[in-house]
Amino acid sequence: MLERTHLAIIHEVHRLGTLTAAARTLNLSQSALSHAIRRLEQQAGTALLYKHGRRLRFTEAGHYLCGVAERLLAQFDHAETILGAFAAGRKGSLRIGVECHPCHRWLVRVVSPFLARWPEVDIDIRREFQFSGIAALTQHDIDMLITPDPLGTAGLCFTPLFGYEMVLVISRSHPLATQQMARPADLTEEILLSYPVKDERLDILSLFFTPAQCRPRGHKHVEDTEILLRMVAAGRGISAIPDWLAAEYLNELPLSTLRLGEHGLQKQLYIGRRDKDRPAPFIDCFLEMAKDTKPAPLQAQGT
Amino acid sequence: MLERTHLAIIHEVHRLGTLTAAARTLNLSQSALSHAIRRLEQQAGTALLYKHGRRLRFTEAGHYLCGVAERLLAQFDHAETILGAFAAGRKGSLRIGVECHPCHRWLVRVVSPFLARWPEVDIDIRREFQFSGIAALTQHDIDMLITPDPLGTAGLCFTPLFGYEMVLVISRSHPLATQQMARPADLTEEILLSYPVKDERLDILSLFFTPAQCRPRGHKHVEDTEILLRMVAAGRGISAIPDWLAAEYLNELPLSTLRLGEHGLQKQLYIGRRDKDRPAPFIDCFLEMAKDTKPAPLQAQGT
DNA sequence: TATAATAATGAATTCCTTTCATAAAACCGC
DNA sequence: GCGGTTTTATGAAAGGAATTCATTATTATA
Repeated sequence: MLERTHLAIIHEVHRLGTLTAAARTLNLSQSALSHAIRRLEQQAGTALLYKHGRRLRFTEAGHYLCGVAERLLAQFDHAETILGAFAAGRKGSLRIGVECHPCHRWLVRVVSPFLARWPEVDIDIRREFQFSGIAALTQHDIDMLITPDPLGTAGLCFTPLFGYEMVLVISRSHPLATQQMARPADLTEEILLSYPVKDERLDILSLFFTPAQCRPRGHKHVEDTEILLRMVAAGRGISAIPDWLAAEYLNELPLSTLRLGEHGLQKQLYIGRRDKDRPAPFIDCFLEMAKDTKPAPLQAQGT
Repeated sequence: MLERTHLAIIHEVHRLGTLTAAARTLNLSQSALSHAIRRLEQQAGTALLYKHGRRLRFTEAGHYLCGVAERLLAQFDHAETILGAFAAGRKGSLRIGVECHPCHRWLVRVVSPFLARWPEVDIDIRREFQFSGIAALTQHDIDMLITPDPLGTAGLCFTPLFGYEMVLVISRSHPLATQQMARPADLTEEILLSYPVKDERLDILSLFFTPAQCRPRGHKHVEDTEILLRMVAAGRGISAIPDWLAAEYLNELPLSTLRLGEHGLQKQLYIGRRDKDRPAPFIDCFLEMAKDTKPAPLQAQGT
């Protein structure tokens, strides 16, 4: 069977002209090369080299193999280089799951400098999961999960990123706009606008309305933050978003923000990863960069 | 060091999903694969597989290697197939040297059916040699030599192909045209036209004029047979060519042929090759086909 | 929960590669 | 032409790496 060593031998013999010289560069004895070539020739059933004077020349088959060697050895070398990059943790890919819908903009502020610093690392951001973000993380579908709900699961560890408050956004012309705070009962006639996620993952439902045993009059899904807030500004509904996201739009749109309940709806964003993994260095780096990137101040930008 | 076996293991594990199955198809024990992968991982410094349930999954580096394996293994397989073709003697190349200038046309009649029969054999015909045809053959610059002058050299063997006679061609309006035979002394006022080869390789000089210690009045080189003979027909000179080549042009051009000297200038064409080589079967076949292809009858064709 | 399937591990063994020592061949300079 | 040098070839011995065996550990399945 043709092996890499055979190719290396053929190649060096071709390059240097003699077995002896090739043996030197390969850190083998001349005898070893001679035997190796002999074996290969017997297996292949054809001569590869023949003596010409006291040197060696390539038969046609040998010349052919020489070409093969040149191509394949280069590919082996390249593969080992890449493998080295994997080992050194320079190369890899980071699949980040995001369970916090409005976090996208914050995330791009982390990702951009990260990509510049780790040019061989590919980043993939996923928002939809087959089952749950936690499961995706456990099953190696993603390598990191950004979530406000760090379900304690064996084999995962969560690092807090920053705290924030979910605030109610309403039109500035809304009767409640002058208030500091809203109670669930105040909002039973409103239409709730939210990102398209399951009800149980909407904090305003699970932590605000449901404990008070009431619901808004209606509930509509809107994918895009800008559109959602424009609808709110137009008095078509109310919504709950992180305070730092709201801050970004307050100058742009006629919106008011209110605290949800007495103490507000305090949340914390976490970044989770598998703790069994020997983490690639770029994963740790991403974590650090994420921790250092606070959500505010966000300049108003067109979305 | 990354070896072909590693690639084969990675590939089969990927294809079949389990070590056990891969071990079966590779005729190795499960343990062997496990150890091999472990070793490779240690050398590479990065994990390639990790347990997922009771099966194995590929890490990123593993996935990368998997792709490498697919590409490289295919190239190895292909190389071995080609090597097999070399071994079976189906593939190769035949570099044929020709020292007999006018033989070209005869040669193509041998080559054409040969190429059809040995589709994987490439033929290269060489007419110019650094030193001599014999030397080129000895030094493996060519694999066969077609020559009328089989210099006995160690390591070479010559097989006779066919005999022929070098005849003098002159214009049909030449005063000698009615003669059967010409002597050197008759031609001392003529211009000799010949192919552009060294004087010592021109039989009409070395075997006709020189022994009689005389020379033609002039000597000009002409590359192309047709042009050479048209010049002869136009009375611009005389030439000596094989009888079978002259026969081809007698109907076309106003030419006469005369015997050179009493008994004519008898020649024999030989095909030479190295006898140390284990001859590829197609070389023997070429020899047979060459022996079976007689020079006459040649139909007149435009050259 | 017992059972089957699979991977991991350590020690022993086997087999292949390499080396050593030497022969054989060929070139070089005198 | 003849030693001296350079190079390849070869056979036996040594060395080492890959493989197997026997067993454990883990996980899925019935």
